[in-house]
Amino acid sequence: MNKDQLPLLKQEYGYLFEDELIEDINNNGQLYKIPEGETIIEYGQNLRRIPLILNGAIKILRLDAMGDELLIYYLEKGETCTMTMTCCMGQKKSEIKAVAETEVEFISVPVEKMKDWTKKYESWMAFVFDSYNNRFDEMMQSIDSLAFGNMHDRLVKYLKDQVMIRKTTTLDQSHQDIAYDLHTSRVVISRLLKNLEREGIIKLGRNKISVLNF
Amino acid sequence: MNKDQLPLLKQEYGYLFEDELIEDINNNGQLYKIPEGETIIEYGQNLRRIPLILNGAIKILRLDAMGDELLIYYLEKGETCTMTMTCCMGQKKSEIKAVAETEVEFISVPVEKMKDWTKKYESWMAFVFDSYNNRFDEMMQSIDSLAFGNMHDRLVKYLKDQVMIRKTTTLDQSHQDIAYDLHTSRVVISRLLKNLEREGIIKLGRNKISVLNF
DNA sequence: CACGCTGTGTAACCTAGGTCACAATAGCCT
DNA sequence: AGGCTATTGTGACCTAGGTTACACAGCGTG
Repeated sequence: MNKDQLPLLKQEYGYLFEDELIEDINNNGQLYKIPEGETIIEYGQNLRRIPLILNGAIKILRLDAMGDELLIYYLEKGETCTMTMTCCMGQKKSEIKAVAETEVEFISVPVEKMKDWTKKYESWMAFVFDSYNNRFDEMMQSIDSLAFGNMHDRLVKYLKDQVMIRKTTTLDQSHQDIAYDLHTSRVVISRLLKNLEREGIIKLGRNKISVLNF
Repeated sequence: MNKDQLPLLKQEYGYLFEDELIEDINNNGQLYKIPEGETIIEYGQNLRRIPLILNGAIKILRLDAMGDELLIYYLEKGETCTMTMTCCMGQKKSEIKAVAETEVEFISVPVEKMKDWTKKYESWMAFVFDSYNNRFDEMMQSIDSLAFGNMHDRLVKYLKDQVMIRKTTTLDQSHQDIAYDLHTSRVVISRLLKNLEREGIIKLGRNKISVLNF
């Protein structure tokens, strides 16, 4: 098992971490391969391990005050979940849910190591702070688009993100799925998608959206 | 100078940090006292110091894509600015602006110390991660209220926050000031405030809002 | 005091987006 | 084929909130 993950680790994290740290991760980490759509972390779960994404994408959701689910951000290769880190450090239960947006591979390492490495490796400390930085940026962008954004722009951004994450221009979500992620009603999404089709930006089919150009 | 700040430090951070760390902060930190309304950090500024708030409150703003200013959160005593931390660690220029919301006192410590302390003191590392956690929570709440919130609720929350931060139920902001913070137009705020007055929740005067009950 | 400035109240209007209702279509399964 | 369900398209309607425009208060200053 550890044999298999080493080359992957080197490939995705080698430019960030020194060999010694890669070794350390390899020896303490466990490889996971999760199929699309499967839930990785549930609300209230106890977390003792931090994930390092190797490939694929994970969707991070949060329950809001009214019990609605809220898409926070996506994680991709070379990234880790800061929510999980703070959770672990604070010994709290998970306030988020994580779902495999596509098939995803990651290595999880125990929290205790996380503290040790922060002290031992500057590159790890930098990685951690960098992760926080990136998450802040993403959340800031969410706030931006919510504060100013009209639905049209948010939808376009959503489609762009999906194309990026799924690495295909043919998406197979239903309008309802999208409405759910963007917290609006299906009717609104159908309306806006139709407009985008008229503008020649996408092509609609049943359970299929082909993104033509951005 | 270092004599003056030590008791304050002990008082606000003694429950978090061991004496040795308090000493360390005292020896390396510099005390600032900023009057209300003054800008503490400007966009694009180079940051080499982290603030530890002793009393008062700081408002953190961010410039968005369209060049609009966006209120992110407030900092109060016992807190520090994570945006500044990530900025410092990443050697980037500031992406935020900080303004004294009330008169505020804080101690600033140089970034280099920050790295040392993270390695040396568990309590400091915990403090840093905790700060990130709290910021995430605040931002999450912002996202929540933007995603679902009607203006009415956001306004009520805003007034609550102001009462909390300014420690008075008589606020002296103009409707325009509030509109600015909530990214809407003055007319809308006037409208909603009038409603709140009719509901008996507040009492309006010129440059004055008395919060009666929540 | 008259002038101007800032803050406030309100009316009239517009638009994006949420809601309801229903028709049309495309897969399915038996 | 016939029936069932999920998905999509659309028309009609409603509401919150944004916009414009204007009246009118206070209040300081020359």
